[in-house]
Amino acid sequence: MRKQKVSSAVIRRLPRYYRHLTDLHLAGVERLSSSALGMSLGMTASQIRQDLSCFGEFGQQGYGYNVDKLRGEISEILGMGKGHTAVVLGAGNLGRALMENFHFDRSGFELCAAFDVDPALVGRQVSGVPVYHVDGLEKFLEEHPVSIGVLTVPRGVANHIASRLVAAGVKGIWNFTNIELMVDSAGVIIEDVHFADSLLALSYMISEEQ
Amino acid sequence: MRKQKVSSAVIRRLPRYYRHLTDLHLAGVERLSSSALGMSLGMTASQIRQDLSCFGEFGQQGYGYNVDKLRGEISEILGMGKGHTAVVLGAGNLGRALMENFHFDRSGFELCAAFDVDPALVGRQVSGVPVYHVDGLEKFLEEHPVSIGVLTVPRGVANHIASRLVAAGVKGIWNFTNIELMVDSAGVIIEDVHFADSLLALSYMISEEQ
DNA sequence: TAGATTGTTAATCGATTAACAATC
DNA sequence: TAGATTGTTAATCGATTAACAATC
Repeated sequence: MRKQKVSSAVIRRLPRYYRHLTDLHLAGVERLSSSALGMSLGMTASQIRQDLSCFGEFGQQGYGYNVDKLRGEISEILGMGKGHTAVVLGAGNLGRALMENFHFDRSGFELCAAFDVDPALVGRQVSGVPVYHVDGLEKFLEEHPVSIGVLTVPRGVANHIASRLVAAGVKGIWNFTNIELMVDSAGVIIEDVHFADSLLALSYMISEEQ
Repeated sequence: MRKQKVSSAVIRRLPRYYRHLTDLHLAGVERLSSSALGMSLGMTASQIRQDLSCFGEFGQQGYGYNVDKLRGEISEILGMGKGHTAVVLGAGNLGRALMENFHFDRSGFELCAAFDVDPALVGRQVSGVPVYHVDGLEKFLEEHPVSIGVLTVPRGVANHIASRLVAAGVKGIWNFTNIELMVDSAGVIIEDVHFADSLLALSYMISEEQ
């Protein structure tokens, strides 16, 4: 139904709009104009209207946007209502931190299970989510198709586990390992969260000025 | 010494070059051409040469680039040799995961201390780094000026702690809280790591196709 | 030398901003 | 109605790619 491919720049801004609209909604705000939103987010009203126009007409001349309605539309666009599911690969520090602190459900994902090799972890539950041995990964995914794998395994096994996820039919991998995955990602989306890259960019920026 | 402001797009690519050059160096590769690098990273040779030319002339006609030398130059550009320092704010799951798994030193940062309010954590060490009570933050920063604060505190106190960091003179904040910080950031750089935004972008991309 | 590859200038492409008719 | 604000078209700006002289 989409007119044409929406640029990555637009997609990356949508979650920010969503976040701000959620805050406004919780604060009881009912309507807002593109210029008010632009003011809050430090961007032009033009850009916001241009971005939204990729997906439809959500506003009303002379009025602006209904906060809750627009929030719902963006949630829909982002696929938050699709019943996506996730499994965590690697229940080490980072994996557990995500399981215990990150609210997958707030992004529309149900976290189904975690996998690890550590006997001390396998069989336990973390935040109500069972941790299985990674040997059972394929069997589990066959019985419970999941949308994405959250990759928090050590570097050395990252590509191996990623390949297994792809082979088992996940649609995406949320990659927290600091390497470039080399999977034959025919249609599988890789979303990288490269901490080190982020810190180095910050390093550049604090070094530059002075 | 820089010709003019370097675009954010360029800066965000430098860590990726650095990472790849490190891998090549460890693999014993001595030289490479912009086209070979472009091939590996899935980008044009033009872009790589254009990017590097923002900072100087690091190659040699007919030869290409010396891997280790270029790696060193990029490290320098990114400020990895500046002796930057960091403190962690909030030694909860995520804070500890970073302290235990993330190699700050590999990005040129020395991790000096962590701060928390939990009596069970204060006084302990995590990966050899002492955890202090956040009440002593200002005193500590006065005695040990640090470059950045790593913000892994709960949402509710994020802005308060961020303001204290800014007041105490940090140059940057590496923000892991899922909110837009509202600090009077006169010259203080905020680098956001928004997990939820990243996951929502992934959600969009896996929802889109099919 | 001849082949290869750089750094840089020019051309293209895409993204952002401005302007405005449509209309609530 | 008059004022406000949208969605969209046109103009501008910036980033990417292509081309090529310089030269190792």
